[in-house]
Amino acid sequence: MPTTLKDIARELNISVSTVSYALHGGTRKIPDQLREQVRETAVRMNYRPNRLARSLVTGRTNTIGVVPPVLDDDVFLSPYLRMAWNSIVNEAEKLRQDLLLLTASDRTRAADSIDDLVDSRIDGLLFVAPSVEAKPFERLTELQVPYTLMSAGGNAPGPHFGVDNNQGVRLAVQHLMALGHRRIAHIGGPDSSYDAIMRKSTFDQLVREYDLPLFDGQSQHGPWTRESGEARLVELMKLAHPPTAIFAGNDDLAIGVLGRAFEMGIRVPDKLSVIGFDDAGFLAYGLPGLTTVRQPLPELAALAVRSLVDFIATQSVPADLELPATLVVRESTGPAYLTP
Amino acid sequence: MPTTLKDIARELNISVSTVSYALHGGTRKIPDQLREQVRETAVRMNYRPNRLARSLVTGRTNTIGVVPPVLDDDVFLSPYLRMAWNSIVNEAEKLRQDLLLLTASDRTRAADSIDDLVDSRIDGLLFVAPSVEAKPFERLTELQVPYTLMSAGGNAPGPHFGVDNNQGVRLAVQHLMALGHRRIAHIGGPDSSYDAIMRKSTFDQLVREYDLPLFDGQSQHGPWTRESGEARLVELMKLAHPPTAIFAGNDDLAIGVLGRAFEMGIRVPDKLSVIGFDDAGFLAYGLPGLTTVRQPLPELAALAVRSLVDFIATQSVPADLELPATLVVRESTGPAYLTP
DNA sequence: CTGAAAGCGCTTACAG
DNA sequence: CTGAAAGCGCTTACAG
Repeated sequence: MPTTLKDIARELNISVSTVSYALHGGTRKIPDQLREQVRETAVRMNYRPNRLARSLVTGRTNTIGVVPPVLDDDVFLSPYLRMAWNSIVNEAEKLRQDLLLLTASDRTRAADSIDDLVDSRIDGLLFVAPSVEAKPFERLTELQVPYTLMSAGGNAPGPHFGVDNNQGVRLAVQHLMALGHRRIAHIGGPDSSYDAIMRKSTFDQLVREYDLPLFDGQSQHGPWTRESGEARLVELMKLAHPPTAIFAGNDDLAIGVLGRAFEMGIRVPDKLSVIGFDDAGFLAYGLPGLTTVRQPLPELAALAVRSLVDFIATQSVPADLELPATLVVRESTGPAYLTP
Repeated sequence: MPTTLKDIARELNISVSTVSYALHGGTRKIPDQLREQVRETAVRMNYRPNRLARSLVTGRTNTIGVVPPVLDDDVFLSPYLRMAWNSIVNEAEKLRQDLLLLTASDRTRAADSIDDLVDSRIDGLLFVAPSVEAKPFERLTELQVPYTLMSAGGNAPGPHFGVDNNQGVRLAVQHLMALGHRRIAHIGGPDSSYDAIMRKSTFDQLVREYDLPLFDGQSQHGPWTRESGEARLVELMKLAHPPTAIFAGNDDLAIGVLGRAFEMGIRVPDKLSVIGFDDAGFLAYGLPGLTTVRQPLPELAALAVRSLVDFIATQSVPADLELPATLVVRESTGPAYLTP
């Protein structure tokens, strides 16, 4: 049986309210000596406040609920989420917020069941890269649950924290063009991802804008995996005129391309240039290091957490924030190889 | 104002208990028609059960508290924790347990303050690779909090789930010896890590057992980082007779060695063999792929979660489990290079 | 069969 | 200044 305030009160022959005030301060003044005595007794009796009971009364839990992209197997292995989650944890710790990962909700109804995420155990929700199909965010506003969104689309209302995909993709394409590339392919992420959609559509737009050559399978959606990068590379290399450069929608895709290119004996960057997106701290040794577009994930994640905590505290909706991407040139891109 | 059972009861002119039974089953039979009516009303009124209140009564939260290695910055970036955490999340989801990451506790007192982890919001605790200095686990037993330990030492009482370090290190050293290596160095993890201590002491023991040559700085503790692997390699290469093979305490250290070796122009495995530990899914493209000792982290993490849930349900302490390691041979190890 | 009530462990306005 | 009491939203033994 855990010790309760009542136990301490009985032990000292004082009231529960006095014990409560003595332990937690508050509006009532307690004589120093009594307060000390209460505290000592609490320690001696192994008293641990019941946060359930406290939260039930105060309505505050100091806990943030986190909703990962799609809770299917192995999301937490992705470099993106690893980076984002690490930063979420660090920031939550600074702000003394615990983190509740809501796994036990009914995933069968997935996106529709935002209701299941509304939980009295949390003060607010952080959505990390929610699927673009996840619509009913209005419901959260209706239920008065503060929330912020990371890497989410304009179709989801609410405070957004994301990278400037448009500008980032421009960086990638212009880098390749500066190296003389014109025959450029894009291996994109899934069309359920806002970032993937934005990156592909910006790429497609730039192809038109710069009047780059068009070819079969030049720009496609697919899973965010190395396997997808590998498979797409194989297909692209079957073309009569394969691309001289590939812009991958994230680093995992790019690493897949690099790995398979190595196996196929396609030298990078001599015969093929590869650029990724994220720079989410993948491990790479040996050459070539991956040229990529860095998205400031740690900053974005920290901001999403901090803004959520502000939102909860002030009840006023924080402002959106879109941070610029930066180009990180390593060894996987080089001058275009021109077929003789 | 969220809807409560009382609101529904008032709406339908029935009692709160009837509403509760109608929504959640339980011991009382409710006529089908009434039950339907209650459910419809609940949906219409946006009823969401308050889990705080429910848990306060039932004493169950269906939530597991997770305590990561040391909550300083960036633990979640480590390959080990990424792998373990991913598996913890997957298993928790299967068992319909939510996960509470306790960050807001008082970290200043760190290991001593296990008390702060005892939280009415969780049914049990999972410690992931706790520091060997974290002693007061007895306290948890005293407070009757079920817990399991992953990658923890024998000094911590409680149900352990870990790899057989002794056997794993033997695998590594024997692999190197079979390739003709005798001058072998070990770059170890921190002496606050049980795994690191075990690996180093087993290595030291094998050096004696096989009568391998001794040399300065042959076997040392250090952080679990790539930087440490790099720095140690540089030192080892300054020796008059540098080792021909390095056994790193984890993959991060090994990757550091590999990366720096590449920069220093030391060809692997021609001039130097490198073997790691964990095989925790680091990304590597290009050659050489890292030969390593695989520890079944996903299985261990899943077991630690499942056993904790059993522990909570049955109140009987689960059995320890030590799983064997396996050798994964890739390209970073080869025949010993003998100075002419 | 169903309602009224106790109680989980707190916080905090309300009495005295 | 401090105690008694209400109330947070549930579950469930207890009455009727």
